[in-house]
Amino acid sequence: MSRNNDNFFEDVFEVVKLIPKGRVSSYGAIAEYLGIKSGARMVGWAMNSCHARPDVPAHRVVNSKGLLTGKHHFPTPNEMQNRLEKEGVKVKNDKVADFEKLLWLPRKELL
DNA sequence: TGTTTGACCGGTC
DNA sequence: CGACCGGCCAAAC
Repeated sequence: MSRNNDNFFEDVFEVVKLIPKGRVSSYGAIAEYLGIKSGARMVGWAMNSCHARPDVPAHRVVNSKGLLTGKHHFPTPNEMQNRLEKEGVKVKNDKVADFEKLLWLPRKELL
């Protein structure tokens, strides 16, 4: 991905956009890929602006435990889970099933 | 300029 | 298992 973006958000969005359909990623993984180790907060915060980025599948981004922590920030909490299941990702009790399998690590996949 | 707050993370109690 | 703490970095107030 290109780091020509001066905006911190853009970098996050770039990675999130690269998440394949039917897969999920975690804030920590993205943060680490971007170089900010414990900057998972920044990722989450950056995602706060994702409402203006329809290209950014925020629903594919969950926390390290696979929990849909960000669902409360969607227009409707139901939408995040609904979208995931629509893409083939099964969600159980607000958490991603087989999270470890579906977890998409940019550092590993794009290496 | 300093404090508060986050869609987090890991560890501890 | 739930609550708390420190860390990390950036924006909002």
